[in-house]
Amino acid sequence: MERIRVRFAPSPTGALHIGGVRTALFNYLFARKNAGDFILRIEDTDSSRYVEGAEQYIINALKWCGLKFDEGAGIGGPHSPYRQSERKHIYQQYAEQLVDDGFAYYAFDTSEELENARTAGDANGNTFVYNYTTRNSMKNSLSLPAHEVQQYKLQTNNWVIRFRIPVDTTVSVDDLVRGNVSVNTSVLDDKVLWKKNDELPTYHLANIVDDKLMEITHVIRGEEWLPSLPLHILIYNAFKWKQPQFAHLPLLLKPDGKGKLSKRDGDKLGFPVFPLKWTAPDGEISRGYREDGYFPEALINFLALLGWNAGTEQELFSMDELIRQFDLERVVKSGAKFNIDKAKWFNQQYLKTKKNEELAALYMPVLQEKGLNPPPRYVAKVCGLIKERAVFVSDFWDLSYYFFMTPENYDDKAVKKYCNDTSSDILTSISDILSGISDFSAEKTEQAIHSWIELQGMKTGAVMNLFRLAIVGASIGPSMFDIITLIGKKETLFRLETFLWFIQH
RNA sequence: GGCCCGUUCGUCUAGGGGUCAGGACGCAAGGUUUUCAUCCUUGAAACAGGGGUUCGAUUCCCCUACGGGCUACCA
Repeated sequence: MERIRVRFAPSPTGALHIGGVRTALFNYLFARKNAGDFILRIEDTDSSRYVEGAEQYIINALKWCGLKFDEGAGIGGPHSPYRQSERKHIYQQYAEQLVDDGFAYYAFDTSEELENARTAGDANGNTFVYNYTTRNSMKNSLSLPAHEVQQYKLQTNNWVIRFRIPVDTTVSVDDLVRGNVSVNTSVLDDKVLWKKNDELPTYHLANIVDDKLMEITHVIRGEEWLPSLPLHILIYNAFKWKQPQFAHLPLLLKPDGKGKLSKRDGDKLGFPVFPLKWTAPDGEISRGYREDGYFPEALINFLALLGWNAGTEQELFSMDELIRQFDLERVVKSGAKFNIDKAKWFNQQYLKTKKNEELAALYMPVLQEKGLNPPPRYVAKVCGLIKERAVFVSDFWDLSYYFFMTPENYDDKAVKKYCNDTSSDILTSISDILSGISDFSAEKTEQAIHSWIELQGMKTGAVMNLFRLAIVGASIGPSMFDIITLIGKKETLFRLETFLWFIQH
């Protein structure tokens, strides 16, 4: 059986956006599922849109997401090079071959002439299309005598090769997610395949030639490519090449459903559209999922479920589970509006399952920035107590500051709610009891305080909330006894004393 | 405008001729907890409309509406 090979083929025109990540993910899952190859090809045939740093960004982003490619830009492989600008020498012969075989032709129209034809078309109320209806009135090797064609080719440098779309034939393809798609060729236009002025192909030619040369078996890409699918089929046929299988993925839409998510959305929408922070050449900075505190596993899990589902009620998938269960047949046809709340929920789920030590390592820099340098083991214990209350590591400080410093102020509402004339006496008693305990463990302290509360016939809630207020400064956090054990006896007594002074003044 | 693709709770989706139309996020209400969060329970919430076909359509077909994509010597 033929080896499955897929590619992710972005253009280095800026940061890779989140929809691109999803496309890469589906390619990756499909490749792994079928024990095939996943290739990264850089489609940089438009030098005017080239953006410095974009390729490296794409590679870094895929790496962060855990989408390891087997061949491609940066790592090479048997079909090197994987950057189309470095493959420019191979495309012209294919374009010329198409001309020789009658499937394409030379066109000499200047951009002004094309512009004029379009405006003239607009004036008449119809859109200009370069195809069988107009090509004879344009300047090309179909309309011009041979000697003029030669002359143009020799004397000008801005001619192109256009594909000659046949008239009134139906092209139909079986798309792996959409089923049969068919189009009548009369509505297609004679797309430019190759440009003399920069000796480079356009997307359509480069894409097909490279997919053929790189032995790609499945083309999995965004739905925005569906309209050019008939053209691509026609090109494959013209070359007499076996076409790969196609799968067009539904688009990721903006949350309001008005249009697809695009790079230009930056973070105007209130959430990142890029996996990693991106600094554009003009200095504009866009935030990234990584910098916002998302775990790559959470992002991947979230993205995988946008346009695909396992058909079960499972929501949480590791990469291995995704690989095992992925199936193009279960890809949804309709576009998915982006909902960041769900992404947050996934992050929370993954955060909860992280090891305390791992979280501590992530939290440590935050603490150090505040001038704190607690022992890692202590931080790990704190993380263990607060992690299920957080969505991001960046939530940690607000949830755990009191493990690292004596509260500087006390929550007004909590003070009003829990403080009264008996508070001083209660806290003094607690202080006395605790100071008498030498083994300051959660068990021992809890036992001592609870039996005292019981003895006094008081309400546990009232006492504990007051105690919490004194130690934490607010009505938040894990078990009081876990807290005081961690901060220690001395600090606990100090905080009680401090709070006592506060309520007495 | 033309062509293509799509349309199940607010969102992501399951389902598919006869279902109480299921799950998840979010939201609301209870419960657990010394607080917050977690967790548990419950609730509100959907088949775009109209025609067919059929004993029966949310499911199949057609039309309309709406949404999206494409319509470059961009990808």
